[in-house]
Amino acid sequence: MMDWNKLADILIPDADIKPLEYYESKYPERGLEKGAEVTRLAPSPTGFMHIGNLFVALANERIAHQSGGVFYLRIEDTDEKRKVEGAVEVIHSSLKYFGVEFDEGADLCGDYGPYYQRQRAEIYHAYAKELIKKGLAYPCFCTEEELTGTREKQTEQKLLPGYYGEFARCRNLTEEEIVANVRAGKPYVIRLRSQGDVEKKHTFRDAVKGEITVTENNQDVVILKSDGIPTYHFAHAIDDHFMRTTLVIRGEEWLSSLPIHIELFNVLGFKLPRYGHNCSIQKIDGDVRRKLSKRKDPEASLTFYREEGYHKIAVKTYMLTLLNSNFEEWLLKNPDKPIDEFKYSIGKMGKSGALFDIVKLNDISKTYLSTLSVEEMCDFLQEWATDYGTEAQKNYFKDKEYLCKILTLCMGVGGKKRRKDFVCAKQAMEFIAYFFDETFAPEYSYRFDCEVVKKILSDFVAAYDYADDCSAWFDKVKAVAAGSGFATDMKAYKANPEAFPGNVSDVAEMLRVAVTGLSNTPDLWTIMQILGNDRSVARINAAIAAL
RNA sequence: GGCCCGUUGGUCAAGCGGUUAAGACACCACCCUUUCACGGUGGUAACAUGGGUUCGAGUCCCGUACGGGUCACCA
Repeated sequence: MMDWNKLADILIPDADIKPLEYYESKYPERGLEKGAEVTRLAPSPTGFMHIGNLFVALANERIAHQSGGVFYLRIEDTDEKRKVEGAVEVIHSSLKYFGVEFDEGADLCGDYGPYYQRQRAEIYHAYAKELIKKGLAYPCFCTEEELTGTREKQTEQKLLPGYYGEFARCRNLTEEEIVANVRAGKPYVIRLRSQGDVEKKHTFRDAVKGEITVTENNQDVVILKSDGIPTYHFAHAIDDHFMRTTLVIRGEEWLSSLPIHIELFNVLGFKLPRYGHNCSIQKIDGDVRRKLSKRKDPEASLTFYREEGYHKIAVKTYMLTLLNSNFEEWLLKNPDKPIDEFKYSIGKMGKSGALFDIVKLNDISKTYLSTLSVEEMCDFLQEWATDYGTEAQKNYFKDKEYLCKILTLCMGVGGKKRRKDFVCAKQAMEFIAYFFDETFAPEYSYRFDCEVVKKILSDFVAAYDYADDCSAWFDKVKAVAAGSGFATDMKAYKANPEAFPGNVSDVAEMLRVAVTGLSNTPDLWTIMQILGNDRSVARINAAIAAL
C-alpha cells in the first residue's frame, strides 16, 4: 500500500504550508449583497495590451460594478518566458485611460491577495500536496522527448493525444520508484490523476453561449510545473475560488479547457464559478476572416488608439456596441446620459465573432467629439499633443485664444448644427494645420485653367476688404465670379450648366485652395477673419505667384 | 484529423413558430445650402445549403458546406 502522506512530504517539502482551513478562513466569502458579482481580469504581463483585453475587461467591469460587486486585477505571471518588465504598469495605465478601473488587485490593496500568482506559491503547494495525499495527484518524471514520442505515436494511430490512461506512464509508479527518482534528482511535475471519462458528456450552461456540451476531462494535466509553479488551470481553480470570483468572463479560446477546470474545481472541493465565453474580435484580411493579430494589425494594440488620439469614450462606446447588441438602440434614445448608465447584460453578447470596423469607430468618434465644448476639445487635443504631437503641434497651444477661434469654427459651435470634422486628435491636429504658418504647406490643386484661376484670384485680392461682413464678402465673390463669366445664380446654372465655365461654388473652391491649400474646410470667410487681413492676402498672392 | 462553437444585407445586428424580416454604419439619389460639412427625406441590399417536424420555420431537429477555437511543464 502506497503511503501518499509520506510521499507528499517528499514531493512538496515546503515548511510554511498551513492547514487548509487556514486558507479558507483567510479568504472568506465576500459579504456582498445578493446578486453582486465578483469578476476579474487576469492577463499575462507580456507588455502588450490587445483590444481584446479591453473588450473582455469592459464586460467584466460592467457586470461587477453594475451589480454592486467587485472587479479585480490578477496578474498571471506563471510563465517566466513571457514576462516583460514594466508590463503591469502598461496594463494599469492603458485600462485606466479607457476608464476601466479596478477595485482591488495587483499593486492596489485588497484582502484577497497577493494578486500576483508567483507570490501565491504557498497556497498552490498546500492544495497540490492535499491532492497527492488523497491520491488524486502524482509526480511524473517523463522527459519532453518521451512526451513528444507518445504524442507522435498517438497521432499516428489516430488516438486522442495526451497524457491519460495507458499512456500515463508515471501514473502507477511504485513508492520505491518515486523515491528513487527523487533521490536521483530527476525533475518532476505534479499531475492530476484524472477521474474523468471522455465518453461522458454533459450539458453546461454558459452565460454567453447558452447550453453547450462538454466532455469530461480524462487528461492527467500538469498542475505544478517542475519549478513548482502552477499551470494556468490549477492557478485558475485555486485563485478564483479564494478570490471568491462568481463569474468568469473570458475569451472562447478557453472553452476547450473548461472540462479540465470543471474537474479541478470538483477535485479540490470548490464551487464552480459561472462562466461566459465571449468571441474574439476579428478582421477581414483580403477574403479571410481572422483574429486581430498583434503582429499584423496596428489597431489590435491599445496603444494605437492613444497614438491616434481616439477619445476614450468613443472607443468605449464602440466596444459597447460590439459587446451588447441593444446598446446602440439605448444610446440613440439616451444620447445625453453617461454610458455607464446603460444596463449591460451578458446574455446579450454576440455568439459569433464580430469584425472590427474602424469606419464605424470613426463615425462614433465624430459624433462623440461633436458633443464636446471648445474648452473640452482644447484640453483633449492638448493632452494628446503633449504625448504624441510634433513640436509644431505643441506650439498650437501657445495662443489659446487663437486656437479657440479655430475650434469654434471647426466644431460649428454656435451654428444650428455641430460639424463633425474631427475623428481623433491626430486627425484634428492635421485638419487645422493650415491655420498655422509653421505647418501650412499647401499643395495647390485646381480644377480650372491656370489663367482663369489667376484672374479670379487677382480680381478677388483687388476687391477684398477685411472689414466686410460675411454677406458683403460673398457679394464680392459673386462679382468676381461674374467677371469671369461664372454663374452666380445656382438655379440658372443648374438649368443650363453648359452656358457657363462654372459657378460660384467653383470660384469659392479656388479661393479656398489658395487660402488653405485644401478644397475641404469650414466657412472660408471666417477662416480669413481668423487668419487676419495680411496673412489672407499674402496667401492668395503666394498662390497667384505659384501658378 | 478529433472535439467544441458559430453562420440574418458590405459591416454591427434585432428577431425566440405567424413581422411588409427592425435599427445603426457604409454606399447611392434628392432636398437644404454662397463654398466644405452638418442635417433632412428616400433608396439599393440579408435569413449559407439540403432534408425533416409543423396548418405555418430565420426561429425547432438532422445532415452538408463554410468560418472560428482547441488539442503544451503558454496563458
